[in-house]
Parts: sequence; C-alpha cells; structure tokens
Amino acid sequence: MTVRVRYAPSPTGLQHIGGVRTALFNYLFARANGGRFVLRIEDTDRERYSQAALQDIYDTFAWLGVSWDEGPDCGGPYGPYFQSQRLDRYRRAADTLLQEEKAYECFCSAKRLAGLRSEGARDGVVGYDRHCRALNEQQRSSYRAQGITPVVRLKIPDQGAAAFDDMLLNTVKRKCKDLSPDPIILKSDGFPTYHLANVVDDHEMEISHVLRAQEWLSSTPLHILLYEALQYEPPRYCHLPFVTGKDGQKLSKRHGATSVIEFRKQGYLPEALINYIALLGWSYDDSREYFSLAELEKVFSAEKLNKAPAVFDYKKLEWFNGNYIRESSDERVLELIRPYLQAARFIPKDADTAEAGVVRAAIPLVKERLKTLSEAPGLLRFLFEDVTGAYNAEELVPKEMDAAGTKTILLAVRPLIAAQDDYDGEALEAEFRALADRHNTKLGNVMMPLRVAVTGSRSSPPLVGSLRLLGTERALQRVDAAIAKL
RNA sequence: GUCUCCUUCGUCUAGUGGUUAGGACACCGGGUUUUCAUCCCGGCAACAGGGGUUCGACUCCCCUAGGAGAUGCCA
Repeated sequence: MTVRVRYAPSPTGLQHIGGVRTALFNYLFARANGGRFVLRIEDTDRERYSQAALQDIYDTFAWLGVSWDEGPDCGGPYGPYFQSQRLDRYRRAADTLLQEEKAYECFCSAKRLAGLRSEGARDGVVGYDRHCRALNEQQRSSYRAQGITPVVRLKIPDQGAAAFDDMLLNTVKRKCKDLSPDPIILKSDGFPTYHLANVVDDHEMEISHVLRAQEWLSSTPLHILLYEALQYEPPRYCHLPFVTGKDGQKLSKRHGATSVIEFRKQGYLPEALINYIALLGWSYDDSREYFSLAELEKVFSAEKLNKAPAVFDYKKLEWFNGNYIRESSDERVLELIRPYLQAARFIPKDADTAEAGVVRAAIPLVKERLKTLSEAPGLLRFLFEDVTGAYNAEELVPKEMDAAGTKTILLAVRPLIAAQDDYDGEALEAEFRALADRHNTKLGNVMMPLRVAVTGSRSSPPLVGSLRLLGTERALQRVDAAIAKL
C-alpha cells in the first residue's frame, strides 16, 4: 500500500510546537516509507480564519526545511487543498447521509443549545438532546419558512460500538451511547465541521495513515461511524501523545515560547528545533539522539513512538542549539547573528562594512559561548558601545586586591597595550604574565581589572582577542576611564 | 459529572520475563583555562502504590492513586 499522510492545520494561529511535531512525524513517516506528504489547509472556521496564520504555515515549514509533495501552494492530483474550496464535496456527502436517513437537519437556535448546555452542566448530562431528530417534514418546512437554515447532525446509534485499531494504542473501542449525541457535521453556513471534512478529504485524498494529536482520540469513534455511514474505508490511525509544559498541561503561552516563529526570533536554529522536537515522543535507540533532518528521514519509525506525554524542556533545546551553533561555520554564524546586531544598531543594514569586518573576526571568540543567536549583541556590545558606564569601581577590583593595587596594575598595563599594533596573542599574554610576576600577583588579578575596563563586564570573550578587535585607541581610552574611577 | 488515554531518575528516554535498570539534558563536584563558555572526568537520581500470574517481574493481568484529554455551528 502506498503511504499517503497529511498535515492538516487550520490557519487560525501561529504554528506551535505541538502542531509542528505532528507535521514532522507525518513528514518523516512519509519519507521513511517512500510515501507522499500532503498539506491540507482546514479553513472551515471562517470566524477565526487568518491570512497571517496561513502565511505563517508556509514560512514556518520553509524555515524548518520540511516540504510537502502536495499542497495548496504546489498543487497535486488530489486538489484543491483548501477545504474552503471543497464545499461541494462535503455538501454532497451530507446530502447522501440525509437521504439515507443517517443524518438529519436540526433547527435549534444557539440560544436553545446554550440553555441545554448549562442545564446539562447542572444535572451532569452532556450533549444535544436530539430534539430535531423527531421532526417531520412539515415541521422542517415550517422552520425553513421562518428563514432558519438548519445544520446537519449525524445520527449516532444508541446501540453498538465503534472500534478501530490505533498504531500506538492498539484496539480502541467505544460504545455509541458514550459518544456525544448527534454531532453537527455541516454548519448552517454551509461549511463542514472538522469531523465531516477530515473524513471526506482523507478518503478522497486517499490518505493511508493519520498521525494526529491525542486530543482527537475521543472523536475518532465518531469518524469511524462517519466512514461506515459513507461506506468508506477508514485510514490507519496513530494518536500521538501531547507535548506539555512543566506542569503537565498542554503547552501554552505561560510555559514560554510556543510558536516556531518565536523560537526563530530568539535565535534558535531550525536543525536544533527539528532535532529536539523529533525526540519528543520518539526515540531511536538507547544512546543516539543527534540527528539531522535527512538522517531522521531515513531512520524514523512509528514503532519507536512513545505513548506517554512529553514535557517540553527548554533547557535541552538550548543545549541542542548551542551545539548546532558551535558546529556551524564562522561564515554561517556571521550570517545568522547579523540581523541581531543590526536590530541592536551595532552594524548598519549594508552587508559589507567595517563593522561587519569586526564582527566576522569576532565569531571565533563568541561562537562557543552562544546558546541562542539573540545573545550575540550582549557578548559583542563592548565593540560597539562605550561600556565605561556599565560597571562601577568595585567590579574593577579583584577579590584579593584593593582599589589602590588595582589602579597600580592598570597603570602598569597601559603601556603594554599602547605598544601593541599587531596584537600577537601569545606575546601579549606573556607580557601580562610577566607583569603579574613583577607585581607579585596572579595573572587573573591583571586580567580581571582590564577585562572589566575594556568590556564592561566580569565575563567576556577572551581578553586578548577582544583587545585586538577593539583597537589600541579605544582600549586605552577605556583603561584611562577605569583608572579615573579608582 | 461522564467517557477516554497515560504512569522508568527533576526532564526526554532505552528496556518487550532473568540487566550492578543504560544514555542524554539539568543539577552538584573536580580538571583544563585570563573571566564566562567550550572541552574532559566524576557524582546525585527512577521502575506511582497494592494485589495476582510465574522458579523469576520494570516488563503480562487486575485494582487503586495521580496526571492529562474530550464532552462546541473550534480545529
């Protein structure tokens, strides 16, 4: 059987970690099994539809490097891939069900339904009371004459059960009486609900496997009933566990960033996100966890999926990100951090400027210190801004020294720097060492005051390299400013 | 309330009847180092609880507890 899977997002918000993981697993499943990956836009909710959200779907996956074989942007033999352009098919399916009396029209007002819900909440009874199921043709005409457009509800049998075989959960069986009574499948605006639309489309698009989040598990029996009523063959289902925050609840804003675009803005690399997300509910073996997308496409297997929910660990993502930054070429890191430095107004928008040259030279100094790209401006600030106001005199003074001693050291360091022009790293360091010896102190007690003076912070990129990037003139100014503070 | 799913270190997980229960992140300690970071070494730390089945259970079954999800003219 040809594997055909789909990712079916609804363009109502930004692509978030959970959705992207579902998409990734579908994509990997298709790739690993020589199948096709389809993007289908489920834009049946006109209230929440957003053009920006649609664009975000395209942007997110382009950035991640995940592409589909068929979709609204690239076409394919099973189009259209916007559900809003497939309304006739849903209508036809609903009409068939109506004709065969497997569904019925319902004229209940939103108000009546809301009343039902609040009564239900009080009495512990939930769901529609099937009021319109008993309507006769005369009553229906009368409602229609009043200008009420009906919705279509599926008749859930009160006997029997719906069962399916989940790839992860094995046999799942639900009694019909435990299903929500007679759910709406076609709304009064002529649009289908998710239930009808996904069944019709998965069938027509010949989707073989549906990997989706476990939040759908409880409505899958309903979908099975729909497949039976429509006399379609259902696909193979695989309900993926949730991605949660630290508190075990569905990942949401209060846990931190959730949309991919936010991670992107914060300076995460796509390969880090892909690698980390792939490991949320999936594993390869007992030791390997470092994978490129291309490698995942080869080794992904649904048998290794986990059925327990996974907590999203921001720290581990950071660790992956730091690794991928370190593994990147200096040239790439330069390109990656450029926008951040531009946003900080450290370098102009033009690509090749003197400032860009300095940044290029700084990459080796900062690369292994970056967990996210957005940390770059902080590490390099001293190269672009005067930092003499960023610290106070106490920070200049090492623990085992006093202000006077520190001043002496800085005064002694000054001519060493003044004499530099090529900044031979080893030579300068040797001179600092000699100076420390002469003053009967540790190298650190020479370096720390100088570091604070030059970079404005007790932690910085390697000092000698930083001095070289700063240049003699500015370095001396800062040493003088530090001396003045003491 | 009802229905359902889930349960191995703090976190992600390996494990499919016999293991000193392995790895990674985090954390702690040590080393390298001019700070920070990288890197290296080491440490802490788990089978939710109770019953079975079995010569033997983390692994199979049942119950309990805890967590989560669904219960929309949203997906």
